[in-house]
Amino acid sequence: MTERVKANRGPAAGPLNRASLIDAARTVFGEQGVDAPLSSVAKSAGVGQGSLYRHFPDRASLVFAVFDKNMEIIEEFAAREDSTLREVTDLITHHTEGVSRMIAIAEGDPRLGALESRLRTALAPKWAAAQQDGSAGSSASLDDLILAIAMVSALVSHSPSESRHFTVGAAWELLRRGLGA
Amino acid sequence: MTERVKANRGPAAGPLNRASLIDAARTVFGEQGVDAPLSSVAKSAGVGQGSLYRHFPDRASLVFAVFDKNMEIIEEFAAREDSTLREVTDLITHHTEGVSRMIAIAEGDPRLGALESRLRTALAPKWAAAQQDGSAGSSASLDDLILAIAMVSALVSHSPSESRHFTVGAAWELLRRGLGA
Amino acid sequence: MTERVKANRGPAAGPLNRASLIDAARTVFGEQGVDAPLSSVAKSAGVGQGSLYRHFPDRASLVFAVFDKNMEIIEEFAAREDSTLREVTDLITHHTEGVSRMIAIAEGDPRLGALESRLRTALAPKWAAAQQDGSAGSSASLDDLILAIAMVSALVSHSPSESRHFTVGAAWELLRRGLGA
Amino acid sequence: MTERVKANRGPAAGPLNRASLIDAARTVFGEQGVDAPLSSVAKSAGVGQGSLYRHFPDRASLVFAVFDKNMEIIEEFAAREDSTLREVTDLITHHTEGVSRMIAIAEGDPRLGALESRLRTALAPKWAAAQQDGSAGSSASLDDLILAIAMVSALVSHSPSESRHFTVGAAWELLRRGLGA
DNA sequence: TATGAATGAGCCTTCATTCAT
DNA sequence: CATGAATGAAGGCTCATTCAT
Repeated sequence: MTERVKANRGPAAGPLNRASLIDAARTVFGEQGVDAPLSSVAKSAGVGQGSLYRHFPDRASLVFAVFDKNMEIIEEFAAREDSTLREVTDLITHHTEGVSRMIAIAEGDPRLGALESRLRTALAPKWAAAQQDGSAGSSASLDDLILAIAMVSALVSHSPSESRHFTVGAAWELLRRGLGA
Repeated sequence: MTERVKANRGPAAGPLNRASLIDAARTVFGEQGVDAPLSSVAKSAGVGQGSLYRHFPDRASLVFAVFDKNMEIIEEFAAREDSTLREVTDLITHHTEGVSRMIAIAEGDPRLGALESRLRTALAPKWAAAQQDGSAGSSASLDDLILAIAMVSALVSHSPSESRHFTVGAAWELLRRGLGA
Repeated sequence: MTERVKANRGPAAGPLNRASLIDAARTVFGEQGVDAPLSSVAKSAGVGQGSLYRHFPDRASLVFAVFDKNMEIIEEFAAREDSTLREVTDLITHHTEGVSRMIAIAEGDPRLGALESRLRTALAPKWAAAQQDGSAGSSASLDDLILAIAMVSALVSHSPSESRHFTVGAAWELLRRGLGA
Repeated sequence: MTERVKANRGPAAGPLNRASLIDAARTVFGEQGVDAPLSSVAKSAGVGQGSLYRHFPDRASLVFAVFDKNMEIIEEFAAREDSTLREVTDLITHHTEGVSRMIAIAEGDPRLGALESRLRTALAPKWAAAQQDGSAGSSASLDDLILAIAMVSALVSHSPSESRHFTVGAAWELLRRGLGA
């Protein structure tokens, strides 16, 4: 009677599954968009459908988990003494593909606000420094920076992949002129 | 024989149906996004599924029809002597909800390029005038303006409807600083 | 007010349309099978859908019309003094693609019997002659010949087109041994 | 909570469902032809649409499953010492309704060739024996037998059900004369 | 009477979600 | 607690058929 169904690995597998799911979601959502079938995520994570639902009762939860993880990376980098504002925003751009689409999915979800707060907190010191050294203009605010990030992110999520890099570059150049004025 | 479910209004209804479909699509796509079920569009237009497919063999065709109509309005307004660049871009903002999402759907479709050309042509004179009178800076180009429009459009398509108006205002203010520098 | 809808050619066009439809049906059914959309037939005939329905109230009627025409060709050829039984059956084979599939569609239709009668009548003299000269065996009957034709026709209607020619050849060879014994 | 519409019988139902589907397909395809709506099959099997698609991703897979099962029956019977060639071919005739139509659907599918191989293998010993005892003629080959089977199968798939039995009998008689000559 | 657009039923297919094991 | 099959609602699309002009 050797169980032949992938061996229920027991409770211990819980956290591990959770992590696999988030990783898989990052990949799958990145490739197919945030609307990708959840079954793809489960399969790619090597996890049963049911487990996916246990950990993430709805699509938004899963997406938020992905962004949580991204946010950690951002916070960590922003916390470093030697990182510049520009480097941080660049990093953000690379980690927010699909954010804006998700915003539509999670419209009104309080977790969205929480995420924004964390972003704001992470950016605040860098922004202050930038205003000090003059690379950011006095007429612009941290809100403007957040807005700029949102715009680039939205733009990215709909740009054809080939032109994406170029488009994003041009967009930031334009926005930085606005922020720096 | 009064059991008719819906009375075939005959071929004469053709052009009317087409118009209804475009109108319905504008509304439905505006409310639910460009991925909304086509059946909703048909129902909302009071038209059979088959008719929808006759007029617009695929989703992209329908979306393009909507944008064609929007573009006409834009072109017409931009052609007026007394309209300012700012007014034109404001109008565009109100008529491009969902453009960016559509770009994803119609990626690589030649009609997309045609649409951009029309936009560029419509804006060119106003842009030139703006550079003349100094409201647009010499370091920015028409391409930058188009890019700005794309960003706002992308932003709009994902903003929660309540905050949309405010967000867009802030976005344009920031972008105009960039364009005017 | 010059009518711009293909100019209703009036009653005179009736018979002409009928003929076009039969021709188109022959082509379309030959290419796409007897289940091809009727709209294809109408379009290919350059005739409105309504006219198709006026002339042929259902698919079977149209199919029968095609076979009527085929039968005429067969009858004519079989009536010639110098045509051999073998030549006639070969001709039949070339004109019955799809017959058997149609039989399923028109199952129980009396016109089916009528068609068989005509075939029988057309073949009778040739068959008698074949029995005379010994190329047909005395243990076989005209019914057997008809049956053989039906089998080949059924076989043809399902053979992949490349191998069809070869398969049919082998089939007739086998059947002729049975008929000639 | 007794409002359950159908009670999810759980994964254990899997193999059972598969079997039900094949059985249902046998019946439904037999009655309505291999083009019958797959939804009928699902309903008749008492199984959800989704399960049907899980087990058989396309129509051909389902049809092949049916023929696989039929083939097993044929192989088993042909393997018996005491079964005669004639009995085997009769059995085949009863188990190949619709084969030929399927050939059209699965044209070019490698599984088709595999099926023919199995048939050939199953028949070979009986055919050899028939040639030994003289009931099969030396001018005919196993290929001819296979061809004969194909013809009868094609014929069957289009014969009105009432006359089918008689027609098939006559067909085999004719073909056996050809094979035995 | 011919035309061809309109209609809608119906099939195919995909996925979110549930639940027996 | 994990698994993965089962379920069925929902959307896409295609025709057969009708009917105003």
